[in-house]
Amino acid sequence: MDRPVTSEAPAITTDIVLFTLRADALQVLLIRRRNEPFKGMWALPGGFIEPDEPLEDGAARELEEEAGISGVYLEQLCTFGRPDRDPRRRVISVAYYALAPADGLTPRAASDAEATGWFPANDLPPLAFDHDEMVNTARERLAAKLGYSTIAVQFLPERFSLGDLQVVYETILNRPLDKRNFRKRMLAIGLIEATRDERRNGNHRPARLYTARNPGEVEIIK
Amino acid sequence: MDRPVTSEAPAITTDIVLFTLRADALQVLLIRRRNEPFKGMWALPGGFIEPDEPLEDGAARELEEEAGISGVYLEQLCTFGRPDRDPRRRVISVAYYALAPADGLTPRAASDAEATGWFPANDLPPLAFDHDEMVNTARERLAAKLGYSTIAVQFLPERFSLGDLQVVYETILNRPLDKRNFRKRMLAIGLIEATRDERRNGNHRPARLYTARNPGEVEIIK
DNA sequence: GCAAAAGTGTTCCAGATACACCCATGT
DNA sequence: ACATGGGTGTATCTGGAACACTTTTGC
Repeated sequence: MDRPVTSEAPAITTDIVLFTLRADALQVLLIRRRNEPFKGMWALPGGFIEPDEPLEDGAARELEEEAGISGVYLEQLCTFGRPDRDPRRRVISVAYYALAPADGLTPRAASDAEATGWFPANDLPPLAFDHDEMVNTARERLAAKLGYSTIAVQFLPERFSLGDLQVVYETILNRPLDKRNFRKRMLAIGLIEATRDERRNGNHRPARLYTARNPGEVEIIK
Repeated sequence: MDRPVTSEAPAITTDIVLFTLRADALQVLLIRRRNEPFKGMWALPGGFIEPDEPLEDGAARELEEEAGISGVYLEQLCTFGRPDRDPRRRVISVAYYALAPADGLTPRAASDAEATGWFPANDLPPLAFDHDEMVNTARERLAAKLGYSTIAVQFLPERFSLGDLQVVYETILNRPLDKRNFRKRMLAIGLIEATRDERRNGNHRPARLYTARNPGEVEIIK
């Protein structure tokens, strides 16, 4: 087990599947690759880990460097290591997924990214490497986690209405939910609390605003 | 051991948390390290990945090389990459967990392992590296997965009684279950089927034997 | 006949589901 | 006044939990 030949050692990258909700659809952040391999193709943001950097820090750094996005919820997804997944050499990638609120985060291209863009998860362009697999795995994890954790609020700004929250669930689960049952359950769980504020939107009754009891935390429920 | 930190690329290892049920307790396979670092200490089986080897194959190979065990259920757990988790240099480890039926698997020490042994998961010796963290993560995953998958049969031989299966659940969940409810649920799920055979054990009624409908497969239920 | 594990049904409760109308606002 | 999304309660269904006795065997 000791002493691997150094030149044989695989390289390590992180790749990040950053989801958001825009235009009532689940969207994924992609970058257009400035360099080979797969130059000009769309790919997930990501890159090589630095020598003394924790993995999650590396993922956060790549997201910041390539897309100018920081401060989002980030969780390790799975590690992809097929020997031929990178045409250059053996590269093992620790995939993360991240969730961003819909508003306020405007990606800007930089570093290895020639451009950035949000793409509907249901209609992605061809992706570099095995990034389509990563997106699929991340979508499954996200949908599963909606059911047993408080992850949904990570898609919303600090204050939100129950209608907003219901849209998150409906979009990710891709089916309509009953409004009364949804509200009953959400309030019963007790992880969000009403503020004294309302939001006046359009020609209709204002919506009561809620906040997460533990913003930033994703708890397992039931 | 006094290897200077020269190489920039982190090294990749896999480590395996192999569980079994013995003496009505959840047990973990450990090896005693033959080499530095942590020489003489107990650790999980594992080691460096080979240049063209898929990650899961590497985990299976290490299990075979160090403990002589093969053919068990193996699933990726999580990747551990704290920069200081290996005192020699940066090493990132992709942890797997594995489940072995109670009978028939006798580990033999070889390779980097000076000895092997089963240890109760509730009473482990001090472990090398961050292997205690890996064991804890694996235990949580295993307990969670009992609830929503058919993973439990991986602990049993091809044919088993409903009593055997119940012991698996009770041991991992660490609480007694109601026999009638347990049987009702297991049979309702429909992932095991009765054979025409019984097992005569002691001074009591013989137990009907069952088999998994899809042995080797772990399905998500409900 | 007795010890020991296998096998078997019903009642009860809690949480999920189905479902329709009034409320507050802007135009 | 009307259009728009916000907000509310009840009846029903279903799956999980609680619970005790008979069966078959070896000694």
